Amino acid sequence: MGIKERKKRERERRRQQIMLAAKRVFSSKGFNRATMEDIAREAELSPGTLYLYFKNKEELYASLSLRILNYINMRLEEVKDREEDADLRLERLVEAMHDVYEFDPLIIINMFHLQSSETLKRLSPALKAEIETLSRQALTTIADVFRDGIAAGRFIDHHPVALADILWSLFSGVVLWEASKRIIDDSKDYLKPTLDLAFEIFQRGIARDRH
Amino acid sequence: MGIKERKKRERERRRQQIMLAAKRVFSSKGFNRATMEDIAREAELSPGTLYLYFKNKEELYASLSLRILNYINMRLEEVKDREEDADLRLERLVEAMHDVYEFDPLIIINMFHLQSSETLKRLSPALKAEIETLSRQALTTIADVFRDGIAAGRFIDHHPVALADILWSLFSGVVLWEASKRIIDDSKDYLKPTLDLAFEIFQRGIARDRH
Amino acid sequence: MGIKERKKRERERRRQQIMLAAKRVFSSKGFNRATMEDIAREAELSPGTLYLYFKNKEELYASLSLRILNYINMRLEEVKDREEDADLRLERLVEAMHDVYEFDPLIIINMFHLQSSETLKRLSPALKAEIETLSRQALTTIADVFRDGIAAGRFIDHHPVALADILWSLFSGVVLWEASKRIIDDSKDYLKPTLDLAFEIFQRGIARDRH
Amino acid sequence: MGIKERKKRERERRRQQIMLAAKRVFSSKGFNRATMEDIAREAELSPGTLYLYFKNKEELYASLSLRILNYINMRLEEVKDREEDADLRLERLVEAMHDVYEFDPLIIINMFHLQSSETLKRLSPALKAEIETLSRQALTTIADVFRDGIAAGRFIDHHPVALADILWSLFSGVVLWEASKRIIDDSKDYLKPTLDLAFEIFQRGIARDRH
DNA sequence: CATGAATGAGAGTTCATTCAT
DNA sequence: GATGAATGAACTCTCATTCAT
Repeated sequence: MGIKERKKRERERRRQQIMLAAKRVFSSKGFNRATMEDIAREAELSPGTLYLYFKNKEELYASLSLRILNYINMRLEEVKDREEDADLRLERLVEAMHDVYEFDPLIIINMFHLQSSETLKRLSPALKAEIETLSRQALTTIADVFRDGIAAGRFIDHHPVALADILWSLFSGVVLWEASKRIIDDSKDYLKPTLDLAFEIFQRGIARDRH
Repeated sequence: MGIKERKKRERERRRQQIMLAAKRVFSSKGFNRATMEDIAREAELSPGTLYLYFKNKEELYASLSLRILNYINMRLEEVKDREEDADLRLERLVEAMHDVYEFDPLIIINMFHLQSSETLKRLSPALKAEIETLSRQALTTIADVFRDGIAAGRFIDHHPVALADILWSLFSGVVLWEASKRIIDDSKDYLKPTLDLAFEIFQRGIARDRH
Repeated sequence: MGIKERKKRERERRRQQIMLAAKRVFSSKGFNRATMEDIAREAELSPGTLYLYFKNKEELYASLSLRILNYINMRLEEVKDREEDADLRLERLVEAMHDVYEFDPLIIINMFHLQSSETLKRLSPALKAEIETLSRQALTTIADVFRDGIAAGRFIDHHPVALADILWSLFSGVVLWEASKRIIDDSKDYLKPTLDLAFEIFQRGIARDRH
Repeated sequence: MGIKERKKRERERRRQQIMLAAKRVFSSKGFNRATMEDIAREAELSPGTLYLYFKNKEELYASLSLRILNYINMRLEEVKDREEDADLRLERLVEAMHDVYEFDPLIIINMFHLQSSETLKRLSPALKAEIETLSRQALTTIADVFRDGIAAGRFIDHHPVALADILWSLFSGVVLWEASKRIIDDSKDYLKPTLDLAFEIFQRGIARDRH
């Protein structure tokens, strides 16, 4: 039993080790240019070993997104459950998204790359469905916050799902655009201030005038 | 001379024919899955011919972005030159971006894909520089509009380049996210209303309170 | 037009060149041990070229059998159509099978290997169906000869399809067994006399006693 | 001693357990598609354990044939020793082959597959020699029966080794061909009646006319 | 100019075998 | 003896690019 436990822990650790290597390699080379051998080398394992833990390259790639999507959902739901006031809730939502980015910038960038790429189309149906479900869940939670805020007369009266889409788009847009700028000039990383400002503008943009 | 002219025109027409085919194929398959043979077939030419007009696959891909970036710059500068009032200018700017999308949605999506992809890194330095220059130019024009608006006390006082980055990010984020949603459910195309609303929120978000 | 003709001829010649190389390599190494690179080297082509003419390794392998099966069917039907007398027909049938073997022993051995191997299971459905159809056709033709002979009172009265199966089994059995013996001792090739004797015994064995 | 005995018995039992699993897996997937892990799983052992009992995959595969070849030899020699009359001897010989097939159809098919396959070539020299010796022994015993029968004027006067080869070929040919037909249509198993008829025809075919 | 057959480097993946536990 | 995680060589197939015609 103790042995079984230890084995399980070791297996999990090895999975993490591979995912860590994969994250690095995918981040620096992108999905297509990254080879399984690159990842194996980075993880100090042999190529064959990767396949003991992940069915194929796509699953390995997508598993990175799955983990962060789960984390996102956890954070978003926490916000929804803990906070009552609409404005504060939006504030916390935005903070949560910020935290999520800080938690692991490379993975977030990976996730948005996956989301905006041809690769998404080609994932196995099961994997695609899982990603879709988690994404939808995140968007739904965000939309719920907007719905309540609109009902409370705090946000402008627009379809909450559309507002959620826009917040999500703004998030991914800023992340990808800043990452893209760093391809050209690696020294400048304005992501955090830009993201802050973007969220601030968004909040002002949907706020009801209060007189 | 007349012959030379005609030759040149014909050469240009052939280029356009190839780019049209490339746009279609890249849009439906993405950069990596699209093969030069696919594009040749779509253009009703042989693979070898493509190389008489474009140095390689990447150049062909990037040329699509170059063209639309030129168009964007033309439209943005037009706005900057023709309009004087800050709010109206922003209004026109946003309309221009909207038009640009309508002008050729597939190419715009292509461009943002390129911008947010691994492929960008691997472009030849010359090509990368050209794209960078055009992008910077567009962003600069947008930033100029914000600078004037801030000076005129119409927009909140933040770094105009940051505001430009955010508007651009919002644009690309909405376009990519809606395109991504269509991968999962092809029937729903909410891009236009979502983009409208996004821009509206942005405008409200940077507007100075007027009392 | 002349050009089109020539191209077609050249294409066909190239196909033959590849099949010739494939036959040699498959014969000496068997399906699994033979690599596409081996075949390409033998054909003095690059690996990629093989795929311009054959969809994959299996199709290349099976194409060898398809050609010989077509030839077999041609020969068998010729016998059925030209000859009237039952005994002479059987005589001619057996001669035809002999000729078929002589026509290209390596391919015949290949075909029986395919037929008796795990590989058959894994062919694409279309290819499997084609091989099945041609095999069935051959067996049916043979069975027809037996049916007539039985009706004419010349052969023992047993199910003609069973007799056809047995003749075919005898043919393949002798071919494979002699080939197998040559793996152990390459110098001895008794195939022809053994096949002659086997067919003779078969003929005696199904002949009706005439008194 | 008692302990040593028990250990030996247990070792032998384990070997049998592995061979049983191997037989099943090789039969359903063929040599190449069957993996050592498949066999280990079927035997409810770990892959590493298989290597404690068999040097490698080939030896495991060949060991199946060795066992059945030993059984065949035992049965054939029994017939040769017990029976005196030539016709009855042939009758018993044929019955013995039939029994051998019934004893374990899967292994017989395996053995003929090995015999007619590329794999045979690649066995270790020692293993190949062992198989060769046992095969030769079987064929020699059969040939002896024919030799006596010819001397007694009961069978047609042909080289007894050739007759033995033909009987063996007929046996393997029918077994493989019927197995092959079952790949295409699993429901039809005509092996036994076909084998009976084939042997009957063979017996008639080599019988001397009696007047 | 246009063609398209040919190239060949390179990728993902499998699996027989080993060896530390 | 038994395990099973890890290895890494080897395979098939793809496709951007070239070049003789």
